[in-house]
Amino acid sequence: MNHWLMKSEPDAFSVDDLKRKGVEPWDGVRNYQARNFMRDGMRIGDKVFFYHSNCAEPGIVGIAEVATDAYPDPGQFNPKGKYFDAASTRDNPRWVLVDVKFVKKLKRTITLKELQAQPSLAEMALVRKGNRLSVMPITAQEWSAILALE
DNA sequence: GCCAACGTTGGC
DNA sequence: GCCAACGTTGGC
Repeated sequence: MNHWLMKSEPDAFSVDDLKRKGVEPWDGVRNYQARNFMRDGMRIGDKVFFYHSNCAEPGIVGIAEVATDAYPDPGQFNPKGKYFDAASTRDNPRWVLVDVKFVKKLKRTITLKELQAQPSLAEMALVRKGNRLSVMPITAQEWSAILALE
């Protein structure tokens, strides 16, 4: 099983939103690297850290799991939507997503600051300066080290 | 709100 | 194929 971290801006979609909905399509990813992780790396049942970005206290706030295989993101076909991509066709869709299922909220936010302070987590893309990847793999060791901080 | 870092686009 | 310009991300 693989482990992942997915970022969301809580103003747009928070861990509480996921808790309320139960399952949600992770739409709007428009970055090839992130797409490739969802398409090629994710399997149903993989565990996901839910991360709040671009907010007062950025950090990991919950756990989710991958609920579907990757499938085409419908937003790319909607000319009126903000995720429309004129270069993508139904025969050959450019963007995919997976559904993500709520597992639990952490007891507290494990902040970015704490993660940056852990020597064992220094290799994570998340803590590297300027990183903008919104979907990234986490090693099993990193997963355990992060959970131990809770 | 600022701005550094990054990915993408498009002219050449 | 290079690279400048541009738009976006995301911490602060």
